[in-house]
Amino acid sequence: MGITKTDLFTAEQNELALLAKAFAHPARIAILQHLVKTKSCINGTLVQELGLAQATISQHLRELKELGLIHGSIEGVSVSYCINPKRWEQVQGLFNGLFDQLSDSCGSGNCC
Amino acid sequence: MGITKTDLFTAEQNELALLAKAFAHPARIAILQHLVKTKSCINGTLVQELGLAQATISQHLRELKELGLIHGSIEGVSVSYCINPKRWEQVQGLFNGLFDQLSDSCGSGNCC
DNA sequence: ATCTTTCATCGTAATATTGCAATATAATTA
DNA sequence: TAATTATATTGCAATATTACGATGAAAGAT
Repeated sequence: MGITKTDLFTAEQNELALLAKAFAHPARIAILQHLVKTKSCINGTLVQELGLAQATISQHLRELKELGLIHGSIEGVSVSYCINPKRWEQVQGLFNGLFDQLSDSCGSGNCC
Repeated sequence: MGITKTDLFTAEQNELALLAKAFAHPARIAILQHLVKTKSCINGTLVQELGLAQATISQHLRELKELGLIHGSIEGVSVSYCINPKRWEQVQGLFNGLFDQLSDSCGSGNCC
């Protein structure tokens, strides 16, 4: 991408952007939704659910893991992935903060 | 990026991903926040506020415009940008839908 | 009409992301 | 131990994103 100039922005702006990247690919959204739908933890049956190659899924899982959104535990030969509720709350809070800012402003009739 | 296989995913998943991209850069978050902070509409004094080149800001503004998040109107020599409240509500709704799904599931003790 | 200001667009360099085949690793089973 | 299964990692090729200088277009000022 050409290097993003993170030093120009606040820590919150940079963190929001990083987290938004997690949601910025339909496969990662599908993975998160699938982890939820199958109730608790679920391993990489994702490869069959989504139509992507195993290596690709694994890569997406790693990105979600690095952001702390999910976490995996070894379950025999396979790996069980699940959502990290603590982290999830943080993320929800950050985004809601952004959303609220904007809708407050619009609510008071300042938008054109 | 290597082509994203949008046909593998639902319309909602693809739309969420596209919208998330809008937030996936700190400059675009800063722009949105600045548009809010300066109450109503404001033109490209953004170039001075953020430390990026004029062409770069213009490009970010175009992306936000293409997603319908903001909209600009010519005001003499300059251009007034502002948030699009209608679209904003949609976006907030989509993200809240995703967030709620996940926190519901976590709330019922299904997370590990 | 010409200059100036403000913003958009084009072209391009640098870097990031996506996707997958091939290969490595680790636990399980025969 | 050797074979199997499930995941992770590596190494590309293709494409997208970020950033900016240079240039273009449009409105106002001189």
